[in-house]
Amino acid sequence: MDVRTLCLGILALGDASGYEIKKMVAEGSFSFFSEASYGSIYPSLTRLTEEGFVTCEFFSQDKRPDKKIYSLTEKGRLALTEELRRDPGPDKNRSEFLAALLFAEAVSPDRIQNLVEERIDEHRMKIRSLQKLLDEAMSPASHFVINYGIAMQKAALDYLEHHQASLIKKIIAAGPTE
Amino acid sequence: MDVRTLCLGILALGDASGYEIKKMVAEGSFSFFSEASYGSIYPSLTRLTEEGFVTCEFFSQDKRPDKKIYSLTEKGRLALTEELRRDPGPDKNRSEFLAALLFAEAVSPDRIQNLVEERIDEHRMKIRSLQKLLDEAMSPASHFVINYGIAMQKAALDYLEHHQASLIKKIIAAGPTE
DNA sequence: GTGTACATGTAAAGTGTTACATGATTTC
DNA sequence: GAAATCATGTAACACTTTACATGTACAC
Repeated sequence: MDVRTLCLGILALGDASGYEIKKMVAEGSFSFFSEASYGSIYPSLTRLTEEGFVTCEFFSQDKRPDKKIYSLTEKGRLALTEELRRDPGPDKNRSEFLAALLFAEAVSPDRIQNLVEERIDEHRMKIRSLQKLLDEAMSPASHFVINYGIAMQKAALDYLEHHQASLIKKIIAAGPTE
Repeated sequence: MDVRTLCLGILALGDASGYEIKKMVAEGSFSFFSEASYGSIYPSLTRLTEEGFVTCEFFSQDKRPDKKIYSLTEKGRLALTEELRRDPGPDKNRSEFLAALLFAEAVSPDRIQNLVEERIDEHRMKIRSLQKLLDEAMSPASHFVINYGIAMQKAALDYLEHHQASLIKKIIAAGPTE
């Protein structure tokens, strides 16, 4: 899903500024299955405005930088519906962690153990932050999606905790790293 | 992880042609956490050869197109080790499916139900194909990684199966799509 | 005969990230 | 006084996909 459609979808849930969209993607309900940087969000919003999919209202704020709040137009809503009518593509998961494990022959067992333990901590933190998000989530869909994220994080955590020891043992048994 | 490093890592597991690398990424043990197209693999291999990280041997085959088999050099192995010494970045998961669910307000309950059911089938297929891969996997690391993939697929499948009904119910209860 | 697998490669186009630029206010 | 939060935006660069180009062999 490109940033353009992502913006359209987020604006379908409520008006927002570019800054707020970035926050939702980086820390909100979207954080575990999408990504976008300012460098792609701001140009997208400009283009969406030019094309009439969103409108933009300017707000001067006291003690804060000015703000531009974007709203979805009827045309924008239609475009989104049209986009969502098509089958979603398959999930794309990229993991440098798993790649590093697979290339383990070039890595020492100590290093592997370390990587796995760090990863376990990260999963624990991620679970806590998702559980916090759950309290703020309002729609049934966002509950469902956040709980999905928690379930996945727990599954990864569980797998690592239960198989880490045997992995290290086997790597050592497979012989000293050439 | 860029395609360059991915090629380096795959070649660390054994010599291969560009075509074979593509297959490993598209269907092999790498399939659920990385991606690369011919358009990025071939240029990467050319550059890696120019820079001395890999060497290339040409094979004429009977009844088959010619083949170029690449091998990692000592310099390449060092570069890979160096790369793997650095902390792996966080996983990146992108899911059009979850995005579609979150934008559910713009989608009918029937459509959602359909999407979830299709997704359940896909998970089942993916699990089967990963289990097949398991039979061919040799190193302890690849076993570990493939089993990790299976565990994640099962967790997603399980979550969808157990929460699908309540999601649909709640969406309907939340009122007809505006 | 039609499609898939084998096999390599290029060029254009698209998409995205990173780093930069700017600047007030609040929190530690 | 340093760092984070709020807030928008551009430009250079990196990376990737898509579409094209080419051709044999085998299975159905």
